Amino acid sequence: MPELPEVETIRRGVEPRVIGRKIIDVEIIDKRNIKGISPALLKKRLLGEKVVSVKREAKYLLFEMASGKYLVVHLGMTGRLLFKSDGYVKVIFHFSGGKSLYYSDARLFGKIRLFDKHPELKLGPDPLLNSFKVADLKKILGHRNTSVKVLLLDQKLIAGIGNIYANEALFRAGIHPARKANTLSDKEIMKLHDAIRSTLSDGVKYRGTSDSWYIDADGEKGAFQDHLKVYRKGEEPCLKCKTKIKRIVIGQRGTYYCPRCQK
DNA sequence: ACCTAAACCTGGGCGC
DNA sequence: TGCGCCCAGGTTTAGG
Repeated sequence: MPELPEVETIRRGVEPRVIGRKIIDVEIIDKRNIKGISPALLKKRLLGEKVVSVKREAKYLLFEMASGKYLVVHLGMTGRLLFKSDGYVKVIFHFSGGKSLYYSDARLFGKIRLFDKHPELKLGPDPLLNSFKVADLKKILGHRNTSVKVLLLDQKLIAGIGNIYANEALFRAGIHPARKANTLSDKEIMKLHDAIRSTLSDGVKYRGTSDSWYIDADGEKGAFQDHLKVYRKGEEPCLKCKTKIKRIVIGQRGTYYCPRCQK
Protein backbone atom coordinates (compact mmCIF):
# COMPACT_ATOMS: atom_id res chain seq x y z
CA MET A 1 0.00 0.00 0.00
CA PRO A 2 2.03 2.71 1.36
CA GLU A 3 4.18 5.35 -0.22
CA LEU A 4 5.65 8.40 1.45
CA PRO A 5 2.34 10.22 2.14
CA GLU A 6 0.65 7.13 3.55
CA VAL A 7 3.60 6.22 5.77
CA GLU A 8 3.85 9.81 7.00
CA THR A 9 0.13 9.83 7.82
CA ILE A 10 0.50 6.59 9.75
CA ARG A 11 3.55 7.97 11.56
CA ARG A 12 1.61 11.02 12.68
CA GLY A 13 -1.15 8.81 14.00
CA VAL A 14 1.12 6.39 15.80
CA GLU A 15 3.82 8.53 17.39
CA PRO A 16 1.76 10.53 19.91
CA ARG A 17 0.15 7.39 21.25
CA VAL A 18 3.27 5.31 21.78
CA ILE A 19 5.84 7.92 22.74
CA GLY A 20 7.02 7.44 26.30
CA ARG A 21 5.31 4.04 26.46
CA LYS A 22 7.04 0.76 27.16
CA ILE A 23 6.52 -2.43 25.21
CA ILE A 24 5.08 -4.88 27.72
CA ASP A 25 4.29 -7.77 25.36
CA VAL A 26 4.78 -8.79 21.74
CA GLU A 27 2.30 -11.28 20.32
CA ILE A 28 3.43 -12.98 17.15
CA ILE A 29 0.56 -14.52 15.23
CA ASP A 30 2.53 -15.10 12.02
CA LYS A 31 6.31 -14.81 12.02
CA ARG A 32 6.77 -14.39 8.29
CA ASN A 33 7.11 -10.59 8.37
CA ILE A 34 9.91 -10.75 10.95
CA LYS A 35 13.31 -10.70 9.27
CA GLY A 36 16.84 -11.26 10.52
CA ILE A 37 15.89 -12.36 14.03
CA SER A 38 13.88 -15.17 15.57
CA PRO A 39 10.42 -14.27 16.89
CA ALA A 40 11.45 -15.33 20.40
CA LEU A 41 14.53 -13.11 20.38
CA LEU A 42 12.64 -10.16 18.90
CA LYS A 43 10.15 -10.41 21.73
CA LYS A 44 12.83 -10.83 24.38
CA ARG A 45 14.81 -7.86 23.16
CA LEU A 46 11.78 -5.56 22.87
CA LEU A 47 10.26 -6.25 26.28
CA GLY A 48 10.67 -3.24 28.55
CA GLU A 49 11.88 -0.97 25.75
CA LYS A 50 10.52 2.58 25.84
CA VAL A 51 9.68 4.47 22.65
CA VAL A 52 11.29 7.90 22.43
CA SER A 53 10.29 8.76 18.85
CA VAL A 54 8.70 7.39 15.69
CA LYS A 55 10.54 8.64 12.62
CA ARG A 56 10.00 8.10 8.92
CA GLU A 57 12.69 7.54 6.32
CA ALA A 58 11.04 7.27 2.90
CA LYS A 59 8.59 4.36 3.30
CA TYR A 60 10.17 3.02 6.50
CA LEU A 61 8.95 3.71 10.03
CA LEU A 62 11.64 3.72 12.71
CA PHE A 63 10.65 3.30 16.34
CA GLU A 64 13.55 4.77 18.31
CA MET A 65 13.92 3.18 21.73
CA ALA A 66 15.41 4.72 24.86
CA SER A 67 18.19 2.11 24.75
CA GLY A 68 19.19 3.25 21.25
CA LYS A 69 17.66 0.24 19.53
CA TYR A 70 15.48 0.77 16.47
CA LEU A 71 12.42 -1.25 15.56
CA VAL A 72 12.09 -0.74 11.80
CA VAL A 73 8.84 -1.45 10.00
CA HIS A 74 8.20 -1.51 6.27
CA LEU A 75 4.62 -2.02 5.18
CA GLY A 76 5.23 -3.58 1.78
CA MET A 77 2.10 -3.50 -0.35
CA THR A 78 -0.68 -4.26 2.11
CA GLY A 79 0.84 -3.59 5.52
CA ARG A 80 -1.09 -1.64 8.15
CA LEU A 81 -0.32 -0.29 11.61
CA LEU A 82 -3.54 -0.01 13.54
CA PHE A 83 -4.80 0.63 17.03
CA LYS A 84 -7.49 -1.96 16.41
CA SER A 85 -7.51 -5.40 14.89
CA ASP A 86 -8.43 -6.30 11.34
CA GLY A 87 -8.59 -9.68 9.62
CA TYR A 88 -4.89 -9.84 8.70
CA VAL A 89 -3.03 -9.18 11.95
CA LYS A 90 0.44 -10.79 12.12
CA VAL A 91 2.07 -9.11 15.14
CA ILE A 92 0.67 -7.20 18.12
CA PHE A 93 2.78 -4.80 20.20
CA HIS A 94 1.25 -4.20 23.61
CA PHE A 95 2.27 -0.94 25.33
CA SER A 96 2.13 0.25 28.90
CA GLY A 97 -0.90 2.44 29.45
CA GLY A 98 -3.22 -0.03 27.73
CA LYS A 99 -2.75 0.68 24.01
CA SER A 100 -1.87 -2.05 21.52
CA LEU A 101 -0.47 -1.56 18.04
CA TYR A 102 -1.53 -4.14 15.44
CA TYR A 103 0.69 -4.96 12.51
CA SER A 104 -1.48 -6.31 9.71
CA ASP A 105 -0.32 -7.50 6.30
CA ALA A 106 -2.47 -9.57 3.95
CA ARG A 107 0.17 -10.07 1.30
CA LEU A 108 3.20 -10.56 3.57
CA PHE A 109 5.53 -8.25 1.66
CA GLY A 110 6.14 -6.07 4.71
CA LYS A 111 9.17 -6.44 6.98
CA ILE A 112 9.82 -5.97 10.68
CA ARG A 113 13.46 -5.70 11.78
CA LEU A 114 15.37 -4.80 14.94
CA PHE A 115 18.67 -2.91 14.96
CA ASP A 116 21.01 -2.11 17.86
CA LYS A 117 21.56 1.39 16.55
CA HIS A 118 20.29 3.72 13.84
CA PRO A 119 20.36 1.62 10.65
CA GLU A 120 21.75 2.63 7.28
CA LEU A 121 18.83 2.01 4.96
CA LYS A 122 20.71 2.90 1.76
CA LEU A 123 18.09 5.27 0.47
CA GLY A 124 18.30 8.16 -1.95
CA PRO A 125 17.27 11.67 -0.88
CA ASP A 126 13.78 12.39 0.41
CA PRO A 127 12.22 14.63 -2.26
CA LEU A 128 10.02 16.45 0.25
CA LEU A 129 12.98 17.87 2.14
CA ASN A 130 13.82 21.44 1.19
CA SER A 131 17.39 20.32 0.65
CA PHE A 132 16.21 18.36 -2.41
CA LYS A 133 17.02 20.65 -5.34
CA VAL A 134 16.54 20.55 -9.10
CA ALA A 135 20.27 19.84 -9.39
CA ASP A 136 19.81 16.69 -7.29
CA LEU A 137 17.11 15.43 -9.62
CA LYS A 138 19.26 16.22 -12.62
CA LYS A 139 22.10 14.22 -11.13
CA ILE A 140 19.74 11.25 -10.80
CA LEU A 141 18.16 11.48 -14.25
CA GLY A 142 20.64 13.27 -16.42
CA HIS A 143 22.88 10.46 -17.61
CA ARG A 144 20.65 7.41 -17.38
CA ASN A 145 19.15 5.64 -20.35
CA THR A 146 16.18 4.14 -18.47
CA SER A 147 12.60 5.33 -18.52
CA VAL A 148 12.10 8.22 -16.14
CA LYS A 149 9.32 6.34 -14.36
CA VAL A 150 11.53 3.37 -13.44
CA LEU A 151 14.07 5.75 -11.92
CA LEU A 152 11.43 7.57 -9.84
CA LEU A 153 10.57 4.21 -8.29
CA ASP A 154 14.20 3.33 -7.44
CA GLN A 155 14.51 3.96 -3.71
CA LYS A 156 18.31 4.02 -3.83
CA LEU A 157 18.14 7.02 -6.18
CA ILE A 158 15.16 8.92 -4.76
CA ALA A 159 13.24 7.65 -1.77
CA GLY A 160 9.53 7.55 -0.98
CA ILE A 161 7.83 7.58 -4.39
CA GLY A 162 5.76 4.55 -5.36
CA ASN A 163 3.63 3.70 -8.35
CA ILE A 164 0.70 6.00 -7.62
CA TYR A 165 2.71 9.15 -7.01
CA ALA A 166 5.13 8.39 -9.87
CA ASN A 167 2.20 8.24 -12.30
CA GLU A 168 0.60 11.36 -10.90
CA ALA A 169 3.80 13.40 -10.74
CA LEU A 170 4.63 12.59 -14.38
CA PHE A 171 1.14 13.71 -15.39
CA ARG A 172 1.55 17.00 -13.52
CA ALA A 173 4.90 17.51 -15.20
CA GLY A 174 3.53 16.67 -18.66
CA ILE A 175 6.19 14.01 -19.18
CA HIS A 176 5.55 10.62 -20.81
CA PRO A 177 6.49 7.87 -18.32
CA ALA A 178 8.48 5.94 -20.94
CA ARG A 179 10.75 8.86 -21.79
CA LYS A 180 14.42 7.94 -21.35
CA ALA A 181 15.65 10.03 -18.45
CA ASN A 182 18.65 11.37 -20.37
CA THR A 183 16.36 12.97 -22.97
CA LEU A 184 14.68 15.32 -20.49
CA SER A 185 15.47 19.01 -20.95
CA ASP A 186 16.49 21.20 -18.01
CA LYS A 187 13.06 22.77 -18.15
CA GLU A 188 11.37 19.37 -17.94
CA ILE A 189 13.54 18.34 -14.99
CA MET A 190 12.54 21.56 -13.27
CA LYS A 191 8.84 20.83 -13.91
CA LEU A 192 9.26 17.27 -12.69
CA HIS A 193 11.01 18.45 -9.52
CA ASP A 194 8.04 20.72 -8.79
CA ALA A 195 5.55 18.01 -9.72
CA ILE A 196 7.12 15.39 -7.45
CA ARG A 197 7.11 17.75 -4.49
CA SER A 198 3.60 19.08 -5.04
CA THR A 199 2.15 15.61 -5.64
CA LEU A 200 3.73 14.17 -2.50
CA SER A 201 2.78 17.12 -0.34
CA ASP A 202 -0.79 16.98 -1.63
CA GLY A 203 -0.73 13.27 -0.79
CA VAL A 204 0.25 14.12 2.78
CA LYS A 205 -2.31 16.95 2.92
CA TYR A 206 -5.11 14.55 1.95
CA ARG A 207 -3.80 11.86 4.31
CA GLY A 208 -2.84 9.38 1.62
CA THR A 209 -4.53 7.44 -1.17
CA SER A 210 -7.07 4.77 -0.18
CA ASP A 211 -7.48 3.12 -3.55
CA SER A 212 -7.43 -0.38 -2.15
CA TRP A 213 -5.66 -1.43 1.05
CA TYR A 214 -4.51 1.76 2.70
CA ILE A 215 -6.03 2.99 5.94
CA ASP A 216 -4.36 5.04 8.67
CA ALA A 217 -3.64 4.00 12.26
CA ASP A 218 -7.26 4.73 13.23
CA GLY A 219 -8.62 2.71 10.34
CA GLU A 220 -9.61 5.88 8.46
CA LYS A 221 -9.27 6.20 4.69
CA GLY A 222 -7.28 8.95 3.06
CA ALA A 223 -8.77 11.22 0.39
CA PHE A 224 -6.11 11.60 -2.29
CA GLN A 225 -7.84 8.95 -4.43
CA ASP A 226 -10.39 11.70 -5.16
CA HIS A 227 -7.61 13.81 -6.65
CA LEU A 228 -5.94 11.26 -8.90
CA LYS A 229 -5.69 12.33 -12.53
CA VAL A 230 -4.36 9.21 -14.26
CA TYR A 231 -3.60 6.40 -11.83
CA ARG A 232 -5.93 3.46 -12.56
CA LYS A 233 -7.96 5.57 -14.95
CA GLY A 234 -7.29 3.61 -18.14
CA GLU A 235 -9.93 4.27 -20.84
CA GLU A 236 -11.34 7.27 -18.97
CA PRO A 237 -11.14 10.74 -20.54
CA CYS A 238 -8.29 12.96 -19.41
CA LEU A 239 -9.66 15.66 -17.12
CA LYS A 240 -7.58 18.26 -18.95
CA CYS A 241 -8.07 17.37 -22.63
CA LYS A 242 -10.64 14.51 -22.83
CA THR A 243 -8.18 12.17 -24.56
CA LYS A 244 -8.45 8.58 -23.33
CA ILE A 245 -5.98 7.72 -20.57
CA LYS A 246 -3.76 4.82 -21.61
CA ARG A 247 -2.44 1.93 -19.56
CA ILE A 248 0.93 0.42 -20.42
CA VAL A 249 3.48 -1.59 -18.44
CA ILE A 250 6.79 0.00 -17.51
CA GLY A 251 9.22 -1.64 -15.14
CA GLN A 252 6.71 -4.46 -14.64
CA ARG A 253 4.19 -2.02 -13.19
CA GLY A 254 0.90 -0.67 -14.43
CA THR A 255 1.52 2.79 -15.84
CA TYR A 256 -1.14 5.35 -16.72
CA TYR A 257 -0.75 8.50 -18.74
CA CYS A 258 -2.49 10.89 -21.10
CA PRO A 259 -1.05 10.49 -24.61
CA ARG A 260 -1.87 14.09 -25.43
CA CYS A 261 -0.80 15.89 -22.24
CA GLN A 262 2.37 13.86 -21.66
CA LYS A 263 5.14 13.98 -24.23
C1' DA B 1 27.98 0.88 -13.00
C1' DC B 2 23.88 0.25 -15.40
C1' DC B 3 19.84 -2.15 -16.79
C1' DT B 4 16.19 -5.94 -16.94
C1' DA B 5 13.28 -9.53 -15.29
C1' DA B 6 11.86 -12.86 -12.03
C1' DA B 7 10.61 -13.90 -7.43
C1' DC B 8 8.41 -13.40 -3.00
C1' DC B 9 2.81 -13.96 -1.28
C1' DT B 10 -2.31 -13.48 -0.69
C1' DG B 11 -6.65 -11.34 -1.75
C1' DG B 12 -10.18 -8.74 -4.45
C1' DG B 13 -12.76 -8.08 -8.57
C1' DC B 14 -14.59 -9.51 -12.82
C1' DG B 15 -16.37 -12.48 -16.54
C1' DC B 16 -18.39 -16.78 -17.54
C1' DT C 1 -21.91 -20.20 -6.31
C1' DG C 2 -17.74 -21.39 -8.13
C1' DC C 3 -13.72 -21.16 -11.02
C1' DG C 4 -10.20 -19.10 -13.67
C1' DC C 5 -7.96 -15.10 -14.78
C1' DC C 6 -6.04 -10.53 -14.10
C1' DC C 7 -4.72 -7.09 -11.14
C1' DA C 8 -2.34 -5.31 -7.05
C1' DG C 9 0.45 1.05 -3.93
C1' DG C 10 7.30 -2.89 -2.93
C1' DT C 11 11.81 -4.69 -2.60
C1' DT C 12 15.45 -8.08 -3.38
C1' DT C 13 18.18 -10.86 -6.21
C1' DA C 14 20.29 -12.85 -10.05
C1' DG C 15 21.87 -12.24 -14.41
C1' DG C 16 23.37 -9.86 -18.75
